[in-house]
Amino acid sequence: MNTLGYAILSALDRKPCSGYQLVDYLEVLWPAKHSQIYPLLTKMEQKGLLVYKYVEQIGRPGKKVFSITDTGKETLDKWVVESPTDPIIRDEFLIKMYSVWLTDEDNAKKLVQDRISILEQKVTSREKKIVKMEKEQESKGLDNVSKDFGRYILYSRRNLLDKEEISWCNWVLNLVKKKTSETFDRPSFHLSEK
Amino acid sequence: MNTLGYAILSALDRKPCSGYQLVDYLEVLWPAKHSQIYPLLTKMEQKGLLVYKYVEQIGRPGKKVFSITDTGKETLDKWVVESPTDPIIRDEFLIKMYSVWLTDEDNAKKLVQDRISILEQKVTSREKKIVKMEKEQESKGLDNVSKDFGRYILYSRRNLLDKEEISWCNWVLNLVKKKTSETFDRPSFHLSEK
DNA sequence: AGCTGCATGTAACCTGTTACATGATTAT
DNA sequence: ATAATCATGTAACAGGTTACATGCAGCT
Repeated sequence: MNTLGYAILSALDRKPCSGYQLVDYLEVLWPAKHSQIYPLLTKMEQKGLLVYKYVEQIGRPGKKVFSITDTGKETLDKWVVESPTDPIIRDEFLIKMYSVWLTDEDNAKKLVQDRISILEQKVTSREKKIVKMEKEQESKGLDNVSKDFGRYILYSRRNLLDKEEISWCNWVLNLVKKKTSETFDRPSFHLSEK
Repeated sequence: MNTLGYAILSALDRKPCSGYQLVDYLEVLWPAKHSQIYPLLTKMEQKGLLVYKYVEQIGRPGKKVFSITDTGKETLDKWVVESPTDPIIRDEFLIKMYSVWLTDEDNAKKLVQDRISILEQKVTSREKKIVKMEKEQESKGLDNVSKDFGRYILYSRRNLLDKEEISWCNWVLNLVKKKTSETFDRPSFHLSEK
Protein backbone atom coordinates (compact mmCIF):
# COMPACT_ATOMS: atom_id res chain seq x y z
CA MET A 1 0.00 0.00 0.00
CA ASN A 2 1.11 3.54 -0.70
CA THR A 3 1.11 6.60 1.53
CA LEU A 4 -2.16 7.89 0.14
CA GLY A 5 -3.73 4.66 1.33
CA TYR A 6 -2.52 5.28 4.86
CA ALA A 7 -3.70 8.87 4.68
CA ILE A 8 -7.14 7.55 3.79
CA LEU A 9 -7.04 5.09 6.66
CA SER A 10 -6.09 7.76 9.17
CA ALA A 11 -8.83 10.05 7.90
CA LEU A 12 -11.47 7.34 8.06
CA ASP A 13 -10.21 6.35 11.50
CA ARG A 14 -11.70 9.64 12.71
CA LYS A 15 -14.94 9.51 10.83
CA PRO A 16 -16.50 7.63 7.90
CA CYS A 17 -16.41 9.55 4.64
CA SER A 18 -17.30 9.35 0.98
CA GLY A 19 -14.57 9.61 -1.64
CA TYR A 20 -15.80 13.05 -2.52
CA GLN A 21 -15.48 14.26 1.04
CA LEU A 22 -12.03 12.72 1.35
CA VAL A 23 -10.66 14.95 -1.40
CA ASP A 24 -11.27 17.97 0.85
CA TYR A 25 -10.39 16.21 4.03
CA LEU A 26 -7.04 14.92 2.80
CA GLU A 27 -5.90 18.31 1.55
CA VAL A 28 -3.99 18.96 4.79
CA LEU A 29 -2.64 15.44 5.18
CA TRP A 30 -1.82 14.25 1.68
CA PRO A 31 -3.47 16.08 -1.21
CA ALA A 32 -4.93 13.91 -3.98
CA LYS A 33 -7.40 14.20 -6.84
CA HIS A 34 -10.60 12.22 -6.97
CA SER A 35 -9.24 10.24 -9.92
CA GLN A 36 -6.61 8.82 -7.63
CA ILE A 37 -8.83 8.37 -4.59
CA TYR A 38 -11.77 6.50 -6.10
CA PRO A 39 -9.85 3.57 -7.57
CA LEU A 40 -7.77 3.27 -4.39
CA LEU A 41 -10.87 3.12 -2.22
CA THR A 42 -12.14 0.23 -4.33
CA LYS A 43 -8.85 -1.62 -4.00
CA MET A 44 -8.70 -1.05 -0.27
CA GLU A 45 -12.25 -2.22 0.13
CA GLN A 46 -11.41 -5.40 -1.78
CA LYS A 47 -8.43 -5.98 0.50
CA GLY A 48 -10.74 -5.72 3.51
CA LEU A 49 -9.23 -2.54 4.93
CA LEU A 50 -12.45 -0.63 4.38
CA VAL A 51 -16.17 -1.24 4.13
CA TYR A 52 -18.81 1.02 2.66
CA LYS A 53 -22.54 1.45 2.57
CA TYR A 54 -24.45 3.34 -0.04
CA VAL A 55 -26.27 6.27 1.51
CA GLU A 56 -29.09 7.86 -0.43
CA GLN A 57 -29.70 11.56 0.04
CA ILE A 58 -32.48 13.98 -0.72
CA GLY A 59 -31.72 16.74 -3.18
CA ARG A 60 -28.29 15.38 -4.04
CA PRO A 61 -26.79 12.17 -5.42
CA GLY A 62 -26.25 9.13 -3.25
CA LYS A 63 -22.80 8.36 -1.93
CA LYS A 64 -20.62 5.51 -0.74
CA VAL A 65 -19.69 6.12 2.87
CA PHE A 66 -16.48 4.29 3.70
CA SER A 67 -15.43 3.16 7.16
CA ILE A 68 -12.22 1.62 8.39
CA THR A 69 -12.28 -2.05 9.42
CA ASP A 70 -10.32 -3.70 12.23
CA THR A 71 -7.86 -5.01 9.64
CA GLY A 72 -7.54 -1.47 8.38
CA LYS A 73 -6.84 -0.20 11.89
CA GLU A 74 -4.17 -2.84 12.43
CA THR A 75 -2.52 -1.97 9.12
CA LEU A 76 -2.51 1.70 10.07
CA ASP A 77 -1.15 1.04 13.56
CA LYS A 78 1.79 -0.91 12.19
CA TRP A 79 2.66 1.76 9.67
CA VAL A 80 2.35 4.64 12.08
CA VAL A 81 5.20 3.51 14.32
CA GLU A 82 7.68 3.21 11.46
CA SER A 83 9.77 6.33 11.12
CA PRO A 84 8.41 8.62 8.42
CA THR A 85 10.23 9.22 5.15
CA ASP A 86 11.62 12.65 4.34
CA PRO A 87 9.05 15.22 3.27
CA ILE A 88 8.78 15.94 -0.44
CA ILE A 89 8.84 19.61 -1.29
CA ARG A 90 8.83 20.96 -4.83
CA ASP A 91 8.36 24.64 -5.35
CA GLU A 92 8.64 26.42 -8.69
CA PHE A 93 8.86 29.72 -6.88
CA LEU A 94 12.31 28.81 -5.58
CA ILE A 95 13.66 28.18 -9.06
CA LYS A 96 12.22 31.42 -10.38
CA MET A 97 13.55 33.26 -7.37
CA TYR A 98 16.96 31.78 -7.94
CA SER A 99 16.87 32.83 -11.60
CA VAL A 100 15.62 36.39 -11.47
CA TRP A 101 16.42 37.84 -8.12
CA LEU A 102 19.69 39.45 -9.20
CA THR A 103 19.43 39.82 -12.93
CA ASP A 104 15.89 41.13 -13.12
CA GLU A 105 15.07 43.33 -10.19
CA ASP A 106 11.53 44.27 -11.19
CA ASN A 107 10.44 40.71 -11.74
CA ALA A 108 12.17 39.63 -8.56
CA LYS A 109 10.13 42.15 -6.58
CA LYS A 110 6.93 41.15 -8.32
CA LEU A 111 7.63 37.48 -7.70
CA VAL A 112 8.17 38.00 -3.98
CA GLN A 113 5.24 40.37 -3.58
CA ASP A 114 2.92 37.94 -5.33
CA ARG A 115 4.16 35.20 -3.06
CA ILE A 116 3.43 37.32 -0.02
CA SER A 117 -0.15 37.98 -1.10
CA ILE A 118 -0.79 34.31 -1.86
CA LEU A 119 0.57 33.33 1.54
CA GLU A 120 -1.43 36.01 3.33
CA GLN A 121 -4.55 34.85 1.56
CA LYS A 122 -3.95 31.27 2.64
CA VAL A 123 -3.27 32.27 6.22
CA THR A 124 -6.50 34.23 6.51
CA SER A 125 -8.65 31.54 4.88
CA ARG A 126 -7.08 28.96 7.17
CA GLU A 127 -7.86 31.13 10.17
CA LYS A 128 -11.48 31.24 9.02
CA LYS A 129 -11.56 27.47 8.91
CA ILE A 130 -10.21 27.36 12.43
CA VAL A 131 -12.96 29.70 13.61
CA LYS A 132 -15.48 27.45 11.89
CA MET A 133 -13.98 24.47 13.70
CA GLU A 134 -14.31 26.29 16.99
CA LYS A 135 -18.00 26.95 16.41
CA GLU A 136 -18.68 23.36 15.45
CA GLN A 137 -16.75 22.32 18.51
CA GLU A 138 -18.94 24.33 20.87
CA SER A 139 -22.07 22.56 19.68
CA LYS A 140 -20.58 19.12 20.25
CA GLY A 141 -19.70 17.10 23.31
CA LEU A 142 -16.28 16.48 24.80
CA ASP A 143 -15.78 13.20 23.00
CA ASN A 144 -15.49 14.86 19.66
CA VAL A 145 -13.03 17.51 20.71
CA SER A 146 -10.12 15.17 20.26
CA LYS A 147 -11.24 14.05 16.81
CA ASP A 148 -10.85 17.43 15.20
CA PHE A 149 -8.01 18.68 17.33
CA GLY A 150 -5.55 16.84 15.11
CA ARG A 151 -6.63 19.00 12.22
CA TYR A 152 -6.28 22.05 14.37
CA ILE A 153 -2.63 21.42 15.17
CA LEU A 154 -1.88 20.81 11.48
CA TYR A 155 -3.61 24.01 10.44
CA SER A 156 -1.76 26.02 13.02
CA ARG A 157 1.50 24.42 11.89
CA ARG A 158 0.92 25.53 8.32
CA ASN A 159 -0.02 29.01 9.43
CA LEU A 160 3.11 29.31 11.51
CA LEU A 161 5.29 28.23 8.62
CA ASP A 162 3.50 30.44 6.10
CA LYS A 163 3.88 33.43 8.39
CA GLU A 164 7.58 32.69 8.72
CA GLU A 165 7.89 32.57 4.97
CA ILE A 166 6.23 35.96 4.75
CA SER A 167 8.95 37.32 7.05
CA TRP A 168 11.56 35.77 4.81
CA CYS A 169 9.96 37.36 1.76
CA ASN A 170 10.15 40.76 3.39
CA TRP A 171 13.78 40.15 4.26
CA VAL A 172 14.51 39.33 0.61
CA LEU A 173 12.62 42.43 -0.50
CA ASN A 174 14.94 44.48 1.69
CA LEU A 175 18.00 42.79 0.20
CA VAL A 176 16.86 43.71 -3.29
CA LYS A 177 16.53 47.33 -2.25
CA LYS A 178 19.96 47.35 -0.60
CA LYS A 179 21.48 45.76 -3.67
CA THR A 180 20.39 48.72 -5.76
CA SER A 181 21.44 51.45 -3.39
CA GLU A 182 24.73 50.12 -2.03
CA THR A 183 26.27 48.82 -5.25
CA PHE A 184 26.34 45.44 -3.55
CA ASP A 185 29.77 45.56 -1.94
CA ARG A 186 30.56 42.02 -0.89
CA PRO A 187 27.74 41.07 1.46
CA SER A 188 28.80 39.30 4.61
CA PHE A 189 27.48 35.79 4.42
CA HIS A 190 26.08 35.62 7.91
CA LEU A 191 22.81 34.25 9.15
CA SER A 192 22.84 36.88 11.82
CA GLU A 193 22.33 39.44 9.08
CA LYS A 194 18.64 38.67 9.08
CA MET B 1 9.40 21.05 -21.00
CA ASN B 2 8.84 20.20 -17.38
CA THR B 3 9.88 22.06 -14.26
CA LEU B 4 12.97 19.93 -13.76
CA GLY B 5 14.16 21.14 -17.15
CA TYR B 6 13.83 24.74 -16.03
CA ALA B 7 15.57 23.95 -12.78
CA ILE B 8 18.47 22.57 -14.82
CA LEU B 9 18.51 25.66 -17.01
CA SER B 10 18.61 27.99 -14.03
CA ALA B 11 21.39 25.97 -12.42
CA LEU B 12 23.49 25.93 -15.59
CA ASP B 13 22.81 29.62 -16.08
CA ARG B 14 25.08 30.16 -13.08
CA LYS B 15 27.78 27.73 -13.98
CA PRO B 16 28.33 24.76 -16.33
CA CYS B 17 27.90 21.39 -14.65
CA SER B 18 27.94 17.67 -15.27
CA GLY B 19 24.84 15.61 -14.65
CA TYR B 20 26.46 14.15 -11.59
CA GLN B 21 27.11 17.56 -10.09
CA LEU B 22 23.59 18.69 -10.92
CA VAL B 23 22.10 16.03 -8.63
CA ASP B 24 23.69 17.79 -5.65
CA TYR B 25 23.20 21.25 -6.99
CA LEU B 26 19.49 20.83 -7.66
CA GLU B 27 18.74 19.49 -4.21
CA VAL B 28 17.73 22.93 -2.97
CA LEU B 29 15.87 23.95 -6.11
CA TRP B 30 14.11 20.81 -7.34
CA PRO B 31 15.45 17.47 -6.08
CA ALA B 32 15.84 14.74 -8.71
CA LYS B 33 17.67 11.44 -9.10
CA HIS B 34 20.37 10.91 -11.67
CA SER B 35 18.08 8.51 -13.53
CA GLN B 36 15.80 11.41 -14.26
CA ILE B 37 18.46 13.99 -14.94
CA TYR B 38 20.65 12.16 -17.45
CA PRO B 39 17.96 11.41 -20.02
CA LEU B 40 16.56 14.94 -19.70
CA LEU B 41 19.99 16.47 -20.32
CA THR B 42 20.25 14.48 -23.53
CA LYS B 43 16.81 15.64 -24.67
CA MET B 44 17.56 19.25 -23.83
CA GLU B 45 20.86 19.08 -25.65
CA GLN B 46 19.07 17.73 -28.71
CA LYS B 47 16.60 20.59 -28.55
CA GLY B 48 19.48 23.05 -28.53
CA LEU B 49 18.87 24.38 -25.02
CA LEU B 50 22.21 23.02 -23.83
CA VAL B 51 25.62 22.13 -25.20
CA TYR B 52 28.27 19.95 -23.63
CA LYS B 53 31.89 19.09 -23.95
CA TYR B 54 33.52 15.99 -22.66
CA VAL B 55 36.12 16.82 -20.05
CA GLU B 56 38.71 14.20 -19.20
CA GLN B 57 40.04 14.17 -15.69
CA ILE B 58 43.01 12.63 -13.93
CA GLY B 59 42.30 10.11 -11.21
CA ARG B 60 38.57 10.05 -11.94
CA PRO B 61 36.26 9.32 -14.86
CA GLY B 62 35.64 11.87 -17.58
CA LYS B 63 32.44 13.90 -17.56
CA LYS B 64 30.08 15.77 -19.81
CA VAL B 65 30.07 19.40 -18.79
CA PHE B 66 26.82 21.03 -19.87
CA SER B 67 26.34 24.74 -20.52
CA ILE B 68 23.24 26.73 -21.31
CA THR B 69 22.85 28.12 -24.84
CA ASP B 70 21.26 31.42 -25.87
CA THR B 71 18.13 29.50 -26.84
CA GLY B 72 18.19 27.95 -23.39
CA LYS B 73 18.47 31.37 -21.77
CA GLU B 74 15.55 32.67 -23.79
CA THR B 75 13.43 29.69 -22.83
CA LEU B 76 14.26 30.23 -19.18
CA ASP B 77 13.56 33.96 -19.32
CA LYS B 78 10.12 33.38 -20.76
CA TRP B 79 9.22 30.80 -18.12
CA VAL B 80 10.53 32.78 -15.20
CA VAL B 81 8.04 35.64 -15.60
CA GLU B 82 5.01 33.34 -15.57
CA SER B 83 3.49 33.07 -12.14
CA PRO B 84 4.66 29.92 -10.35
CA THR B 85 2.35 27.00 -9.63
CA ASP B 86 1.48 26.11 -6.04
CA PRO B 87 4.22 24.32 -4.11
CA ILE B 88 3.87 20.55 -3.74
CA ILE B 89 4.31 19.33 -0.17
CA ARG B 90 3.83 15.74 0.89
CA ASP B 91 4.87 14.75 4.36
CA GLU B 92 4.27 11.34 5.93
CA PHE B 93 5.03 12.81 9.32
CA LEU B 94 1.80 14.80 9.22
CA ILE B 95 -0.30 11.70 8.64
CA LYS B 96 1.42 9.78 11.43
CA MET B 97 1.10 12.79 13.72
CA TYR B 98 -2.59 13.01 12.93
CA SER B 99 -3.02 9.32 13.68
CA VAL B 100 -1.13 8.85 16.91
CA TRP B 101 -0.98 12.11 18.72
CA LEU B 102 -4.04 11.47 20.88
CA THR B 103 -4.46 7.74 20.94
CA ASP B 104 -0.84 6.75 21.48
CA GLU B 105 0.94 9.24 23.65
CA ASP B 106 4.32 7.51 23.79
CA ASN B 107 4.58 7.16 20.06
CA ALA B 108 3.36 10.70 19.56
CA LYS B 109 6.18 11.98 21.75
CA LYS B 110 8.73 9.82 20.00
CA LEU B 111 7.50 10.92 16.60
CA VAL B 112 7.82 14.60 17.47
CA GLN B 113 11.16 14.21 19.22
CA ASP B 114 12.60 12.34 16.24
CA ARG B 115 11.33 15.07 13.97
CA ILE B 116 13.06 17.66 16.11
CA SER B 117 16.40 15.89 15.95
CA ILE B 118 16.19 15.43 12.19
CA LEU B 119 15.37 19.09 11.75
CA GLU B 120 18.16 20.18 14.07
CA GLN B 121 20.59 18.01 12.18
CA LYS B 122 19.56 19.56 8.89
CA VAL B 123 19.82 23.05 10.26
CA THR B 124 23.35 22.53 11.54
CA SER B 125 24.58 20.85 8.38
CA ARG B 126 23.07 23.63 6.32
CA GLU B 127 24.82 26.18 8.48
CA LYS B 128 28.09 24.41 7.80
CA LYS B 129 27.45 24.66 4.07
CA ILE B 130 26.83 28.36 4.49
CA VAL B 131 30.15 28.76 6.30
CA LYS B 132 31.82 26.86 3.47
CA MET B 133 30.19 29.21 0.98
CA GLU B 134 31.48 32.19 2.92
CA LYS B 135 35.05 30.92 2.79
CA GLU B 136 34.86 30.19 -0.92
CA GLN B 137 33.43 33.65 -1.35
CA GLU B 138 36.35 35.34 0.34
CA SER B 139 38.83 33.82 -2.08
CA LYS B 140 36.88 34.98 -5.12
CA GLY B 141 36.30 38.35 -6.70
CA LEU B 142 33.20 40.46 -6.53
CA ASP B 143 31.79 39.17 -9.79
CA ASN B 144 31.07 35.79 -8.33
CA VAL B 145 29.38 37.02 -5.18
CA SER B 146 26.06 37.30 -6.94
CA LYS B 147 26.25 33.83 -8.43
CA ASP B 148 26.18 31.98 -5.14
CA PHE B 149 24.10 34.45 -3.23
CA GLY B 150 20.96 32.94 -4.68
CA ARG B 151 21.79 29.68 -2.97
CA TYR B 152 22.48 31.54 0.23
CA ILE B 153 19.01 33.06 0.40
CA LEU B 154 17.43 29.68 -0.31
CA TYR B 155 19.46 27.99 2.41
CA SER B 156 18.58 30.65 4.92
CA ARG B 157 14.93 30.33 3.95
CA ARG B 158 14.97 26.61 4.67
CA ASN B 159 16.74 27.15 7.96
CA LEU B 160 14.21 29.74 9.02
CA LEU B 161 11.32 27.43 8.21
CA ASP B 162 12.94 24.40 9.84
CA LYS B 163 13.60 26.38 12.99
CA GLU B 164 9.97 27.48 13.04
CA GLU B 165 8.89 23.88 12.72
CA ILE B 166 11.06 22.99 15.69
CA SER B 167 9.17 25.59 17.73
CA TRP B 168 5.92 24.07 16.60
CA CYS B 169 7.14 20.61 17.62
CA ASN B 170 7.92 21.88 21.09
CA TRP B 171 4.49 23.45 21.30
CA VAL B 172 2.91 20.12 20.39
CA LEU B 173 5.06 18.36 22.96
CA ASN B 174 3.65 20.68 25.57
CA LEU B 175 0.11 19.99 24.46
CA VAL B 176 0.67 16.27 24.86
CA LYS B 177 1.85 16.83 28.40
CA LYS B 178 -1.11 19.05 29.23
CA LYS B 179 -3.49 16.52 27.79
CA THR B 180 -2.31 13.94 30.31
CA SER B 181 -2.36 16.18 33.37
CA GLU B 182 -5.49 18.23 32.81
CA THR B 183 -7.86 15.51 31.59
CA PHE B 184 -8.21 17.59 28.44
CA ASP B 185 -11.12 19.81 29.41
CA ARG B 186 -12.31 21.32 26.14
CA PRO B 187 -9.32 23.26 24.85
CA SER B 188 -10.06 26.73 23.55
CA PHE B 189 -9.54 26.62 19.84
CA HIS B 190 -7.50 29.78 19.60
CA LEU B 191 -4.33 30.52 17.71
CA SER B 192 -3.32 32.86 20.46
CA GLU B 193 -2.92 29.83 22.69
CA LYS B 194 0.49 29.23 21.21
C1' DA C 1 39.10 -7.42 0.05
C1' DG C 2 35.53 -4.14 0.40
C1' DC C 3 33.58 0.44 0.71
C1' DT C 4 32.98 5.24 -0.84
C1' DG C 5 33.04 8.74 -4.40
C1' DC C 6 32.99 9.95 -9.23
C1' DA C 7 30.61 9.22 -13.51
C1' DT C 8 26.94 7.68 -16.88
C1' DG C 9 23.24 5.28 -18.56
C1' DT C 10 18.59 2.20 -19.17
C1' DA C 11 14.23 -0.38 -17.80
C1' DA C 12 10.47 -1.39 -15.02
C1' DC C 13 7.51 0.31 -12.05
C1' DC C 14 4.69 3.35 -9.08
C1' DT C 15 2.50 7.80 -8.32
C1' DG C 16 0.01 11.64 -9.66
C1' DT C 17 -2.29 14.87 -13.17
C1' DT C 18 -5.27 16.00 -16.96
C1' DA C 19 -8.88 14.95 -19.56
C1' DC C 20 -13.00 12.39 -20.74
C1' DA C 21 -17.73 11.01 -19.21
C1' DT C 22 -22.25 11.48 -16.79
C1' DG C 23 -25.99 13.52 -14.15
C1' DA C 24 -28.92 15.81 -10.56
C1' DT C 25 -29.73 20.03 -7.78
C1' DT C 26 -29.19 24.73 -6.28
C1' DA C 27 -27.73 29.35 -6.49
C1' DT C 28 -26.77 33.64 -9.49
C1' DA D 1 -29.09 30.44 -18.97
C1' DT D 2 -25.05 28.96 -16.67
C1' DA D 3 -22.03 28.25 -13.14
C1' DA D 4 -21.17 25.77 -8.85
C1' DT D 5 -21.68 21.86 -5.70
C1' DC D 6 -22.35 17.06 -4.99
C1' DA D 7 -21.12 12.54 -6.63
C1' DT D 8 -18.53 8.68 -9.07
C1' DG D 9 -15.81 6.66 -12.31
C1' DT D 10 -12.04 5.52 -16.30
C1' DA D 11 -8.09 6.31 -19.60
C1' DA D 12 -4.07 8.41 -21.18
C1' DC D 13 -0.19 10.59 -19.99
C1' DA D 14 3.60 12.85 -17.38
C1' DG D 15 6.66 12.76 -13.55
C1' DG D 16 9.46 10.36 -10.33
C1' DT D 17 11.59 6.17 -7.85
C1' DT D 18 13.88 1.81 -7.59
C1' DA D 19 16.61 -1.34 -9.49
C1' DC D 20 19.83 -3.00 -12.87
C1' DA D 21 24.40 -2.28 -15.11
C1' DT D 22 29.33 -0.81 -15.56
C1' DG D 23 33.90 0.85 -14.26
C1' DC D 24 37.94 3.22 -12.23
C1' DA D 25 40.45 5.50 -8.21
C1' DG D 26 41.52 5.96 -3.55
C1' DC D 27 41.08 4.79 1.15
C1' DT D 28 40.88 1.40 5.20
